[in-house]
This record gives sequence, C-alpha cells and structure tokens, in this order.
Amino acid sequence: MTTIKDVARVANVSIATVSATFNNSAVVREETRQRVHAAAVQVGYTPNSIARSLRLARTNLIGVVVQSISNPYCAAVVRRIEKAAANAGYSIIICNAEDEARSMEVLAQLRRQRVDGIIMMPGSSSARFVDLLGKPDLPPLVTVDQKLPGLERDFIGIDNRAAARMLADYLLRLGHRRIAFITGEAGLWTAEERLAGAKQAIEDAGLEVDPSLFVRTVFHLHAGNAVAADLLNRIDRPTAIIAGNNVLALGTLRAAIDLGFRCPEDISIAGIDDVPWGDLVKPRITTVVQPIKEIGNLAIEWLLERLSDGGAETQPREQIFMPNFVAGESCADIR
Amino acid sequence: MTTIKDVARVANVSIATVSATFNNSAVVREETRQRVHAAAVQVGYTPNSIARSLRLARTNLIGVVVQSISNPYCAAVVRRIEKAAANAGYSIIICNAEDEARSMEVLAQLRRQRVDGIIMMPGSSSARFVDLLGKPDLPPLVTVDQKLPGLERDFIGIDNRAAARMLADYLLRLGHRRIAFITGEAGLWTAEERLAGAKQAIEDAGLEVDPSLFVRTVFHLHAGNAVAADLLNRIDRPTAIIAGNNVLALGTLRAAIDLGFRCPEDISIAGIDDVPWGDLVKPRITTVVQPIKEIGNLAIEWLLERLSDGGAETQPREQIFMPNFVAGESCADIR
DNA sequence: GTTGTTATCTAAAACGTTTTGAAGAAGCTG
DNA sequence: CAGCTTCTTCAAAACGTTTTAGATAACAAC
Repeated sequence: MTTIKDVARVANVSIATVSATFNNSAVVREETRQRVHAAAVQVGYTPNSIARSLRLARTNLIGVVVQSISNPYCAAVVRRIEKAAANAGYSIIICNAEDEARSMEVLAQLRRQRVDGIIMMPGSSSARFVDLLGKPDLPPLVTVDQKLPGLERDFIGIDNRAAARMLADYLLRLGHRRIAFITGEAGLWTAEERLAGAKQAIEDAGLEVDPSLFVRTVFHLHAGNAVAADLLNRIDRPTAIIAGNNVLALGTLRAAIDLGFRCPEDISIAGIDDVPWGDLVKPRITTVVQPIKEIGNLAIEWLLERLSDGGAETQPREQIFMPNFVAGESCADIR
Repeated sequence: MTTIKDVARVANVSIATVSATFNNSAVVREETRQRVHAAAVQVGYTPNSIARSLRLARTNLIGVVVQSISNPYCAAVVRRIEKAAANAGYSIIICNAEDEARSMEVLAQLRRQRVDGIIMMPGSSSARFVDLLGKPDLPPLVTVDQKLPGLERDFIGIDNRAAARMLADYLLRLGHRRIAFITGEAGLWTAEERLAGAKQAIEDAGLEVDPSLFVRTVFHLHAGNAVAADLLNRIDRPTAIIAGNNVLALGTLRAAIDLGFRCPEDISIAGIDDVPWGDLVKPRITTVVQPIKEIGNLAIEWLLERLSDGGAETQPREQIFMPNFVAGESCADIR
C-alpha cells in the first residue's frame, strides 16, 4: 500500500506538503497542488485513516449499541443514525449486545477502539450497568429509547405514558370497559411507563382497574403469543388488548386468530410501536408510532455537539418526543 | 487517556515489557506480570487499538455494505455476521449504500479506514461497479445474495431458479394454470434467475407461458402494490401470483385484500424470502426461505480464511445454498 | 577462568500521518 | 542595499503501539 512518502517522492516535494495538499491547506501553491495530485493518482495513493486517527486522537467512528439489529425498530433507528453520521463524515460500528455481560464487553471494546462517541439503546438497567455508563472515562454517550434511572447522560425517547394512554382512551371511547395490557419485563422503563399510562387512563375514566388484566412477559414474539392466549381463554375475557410493543401486538393478533377469534369483531387489539410494513397486516393494527427519523437525527446531532469544543461539559439533556396515534382496523366500536 | 508509558513508569519496567505482558508473551516473569497488571489498573489503562492497528497493519475491522439495514433480510444476515465476527475478534462497520454512487463512496471510505475485509450485498450490477469491485487493491471481499456477472470474487447465495421453481411447481400441483410472477429490476441477478426458474417450471409442465403475466417492478413495497393491483384487475386475471421477494409478497397480499379479493379463495399468493414474523400475517404466506444463519456464518468464515496467511491467493469460491419450501395458507387447491 | 545457555528485560526503530517552527526566495519599502 | 513582508516549502517531532536485536545476570559446563 502506498503512503504519503511515495507521493512525496514522485511529486518531488516533502511529505508535509503532500499532507497540506490533501487537507486543502491554502498555503500550497496551485502548481504544486496539481503535481501532488497527479503523483497521488500515479502511485494509487489512499490516505490512511488509522495513522491520521492516531495523530489527531480522533477516529471519526461512532459506536452504536443495540440489543439486536434484527429488531426492526432498532434497525430503523440505526439506519437514520448511519445516514446522519455519514453526512457528518462519521462511520458507525454496530454492536449487538443481547445481555448485560455482552454490553460490558462491547463498551470495553469500543473504548479500546477509541470511538469518538457512543449511541446506545440499552436493553438492561441494572445498577452495575448504569454505574459503568456513568463513568466519565467513557466517550460521549447518548442513550435512546430506554431511559436508565439515575444515569446522567443525554437521553432521547418518547412519552410512553402518553402512548399507552392514547390507546386506552381510544378504546374507552369505543365503549370498551375490560381492557387488558401486556407489557415487558419489570424494571424496564418503557414497560413500566406504558403500564402506568394505561392504568391511569382507565382510572381517570372512573373505572376500576382489574390487576389480573395487566400482565407481563418478555418483549419477545412467542412469549406474547402465550400470554395473549391466556387472556383470551378466560371466561371473563377482555374485549380489548393493548400490547406494549410491536412484536407483542402481532403475537397477540396471531394468538387470537389461532384460537378462532376474529379481530376486531371478537377482540380488539392495539399496540405501541410501529411494525415494519405494519400496514400490510390484516387487519391493520391500531397503534402509536415513534418519530424514528427525528430520534435518529437528534441522537447524532447531540452526539456531534458533545464532540465539538466545549460540548463535553454541558449538562445532560433529555428530549421526549410525542408519539403519533394511527388508527387501524383492529378495534371495534362496541357502544 | 493513559498510555503504555504511564503503565511502564508506575510498574517500573520498560514499555516493551508492558506490551509483552498485555500480549501474553511467555517471556515475562510472573512477578513482573502482576506488577504490570496492577499498574495498569491503577492508572486506568485501556490499550489503544488505533496505535496497534497502525503498527500491525491490521485493524480487526470488517466493512459490511448493504442497500439498507432496515430491509429485514439484510438485518438478519448482518446480525449473524456481527455475531460470527465478534467471536473471531472482529468488529463491523456498517454502511448503507442505496445507490451506486454511494456504494463507490462507501468503498473508498472503507479503503481509507483500512478495514481488513469487506462483505457486500450488492444492490447494483453495472459494469463500472463490477470493475471497481474486481480491482485487486480492494481488501478481500465476499459478495452475498446478489451475484455480479463477471466478478471474480467469493460469492454466497441461494439457488434462485430452484426457489421460484419450487413455488411454481407447488401451484401447478394445486391445479393452477394461470400463474403470474412479479419480479425486480431487469439486470439484477436474483430477479432474472427467479423469473427464469418460474418460466421453466411452467414450460416443463407443458403449459404455455403468457408473457403478460410476468411483470417487473422495483423491489419495493408500494411498487409491488400497484403492479399486483394491475394483475388483479385484468379480466383474465391469474389464479395465483408468485412474488419475487418478501416485500412484494406482502404488497401483493395487501393489494388483493384492498380490492376485495380473499386469499386464498379468490387468489393464491406465494413469495420468495422470508418476511420477519411472517408467520403472524394472516394468511400465512407460502414461501421459500433462505438459510440466513448459514449464509452469515459462511461469509465470515470465508473472509477470515482470506485474511489468514496465503488465503488471498486461492481461487474465488461460490456456495449456492438450497432454500427451503415452507407451506402456508395462502394457496388454494383448485383442482 | 572462559564459554555457553537460559531467563528476563530494554532501547530504539518502525508504522503513516499532522503540525510546528524555521528557512529560503521573492517582492516591496525606504 | 538593508530591512521587512509574504509566500511557499521542509525537517523533525509526535501520536501509542509492536518487534527486533541486544544487554544483563545467573548459572552450568568445561
């Protein structure tokens, strides 16, 4: 692989001049600039970012940590992030961190690689993990989606209470009185918030919440399936089910169909989070969707601000987007 | 950020010894090793991969180029790749390359970053692009999914003719005689192969192929929707439609439902490629699925072989996996 | 006492850049 | 012509590692 030295030799200048030329420094004479460029083409020179990074102590790399890139919500956000990052001259290293142990490894690895910053969609929220993320020796870090209690870092997410409330209110207006809610693991911020939002909406409507209708599972496909089946098999089954997650919504729908229920005639279903090509599922599921584009863009914007001079010192910021209600065909009017 | 020098000073050894310690060299005395480790902890040392990469001329980075990470098929493959790469001590830089111009930029960027290798799922197949990919100054490269004509590089894909043929044969056995086929852009290898496979199956059954039933579109959601609607609105509409892609299959299903057709009673639909949580769509679409896990693992395996000593010289290899037929509920028996 | 051998450590060079301070040339001013 | 600017180029140092060739010490063998 050819280096700046080869170019310098062929162009008959010093390596400093070649460097200046490639960095568009104004001081190099036009004629020299052309000679250098010609030489670079001749020897097939490609600048070495590694050497550059070492010298500048800046890699133009951003680490992106997600639970699984095959989760379509993550993938959509990552795509926005990659796009915005590329525009700003940054590349992204993507890391799947299924569990906490792997998350720790991944963070250590990113530190070794001297990424300039990290965007994380956390999957776990243990104290030890929060501790690690809070350490000042980690590069600038923006957290997305899952808010970690006690973590003093930039955070971007949605109003999960409002999201659940929108769906509950909608169902209440349609006349539903027995509304079930399936949510994710205890301790996960989004799961808790969504649960609280739904409960609040029901209470505000002057109804009594039936705790047995509020069930937990893991944010995973087949788990949702089983839990939904349980709900549907009850004698006093609910007339509507809100799923706390896109995957759970589909799982619930599938369970209902498999048990011979029609949606929305026999059971109404609504979900939080978009599902990819959700508008192709029949019936179209009523849902609240996150502004993924804005979330991805803002994550990069904030991170780049922190990377700029003086950006490191400012207080942690928080942006809570309002999700959008999108009516589908999965909820029946039973008034 | 602390360096090897700080560790050396605190441990009262030379930097060479620190380096040897961290690289588990056998020559360093046990007592020294412990002193070094203690010093490293004390000063909070994290090795600098950048410096290491510069010295070793090896980055342990792999570039992964996809059209869009939000395509679920890509995401699934990328996830396998990331996992396998991480196991082998490699990180991946992910790049979205929607069009050819962007692909070129991305490749130049990866070259500057001195990635050790590249895995690419190409979106375009122009001669200029193939030319660029064939250049020997590119790092080792494994192409996946889309085979580029005339490119002398490792390739991993599926037997697309067989995939289309499986579906066509299945529909023929069910009594269908007017079978339509929606495929992607002309010139794309997968699209052409699938088309050819379907045609062949119909001819082999002694039937005449009606060219007007073989239509093209872009591998994109709403395009598929429109094309499918066209087919369904014909007087002599087909009794079955094969979609050349997961997204097209869903688009076709949606178009059918929107036009008031029932699937499979009024129209049978089958597709190539899995769709994420495809088993949640009602009716479950009959499909052939790719062995994504095997594809991802093999891509890394081959790439790592090329990175090892002498791996660069071996002839380009090709692995064509056989996809798996998975019957759903979307095709009617009309015998 | 010389020579080898082994075990452990180190100084210095190298990897490919960017940047700094200086130097040479050319042009202008007085 | 001396002195001052301005323009352009360059040598050398630095970034943080790994590796090579050698140094030192301890010990054994002759």
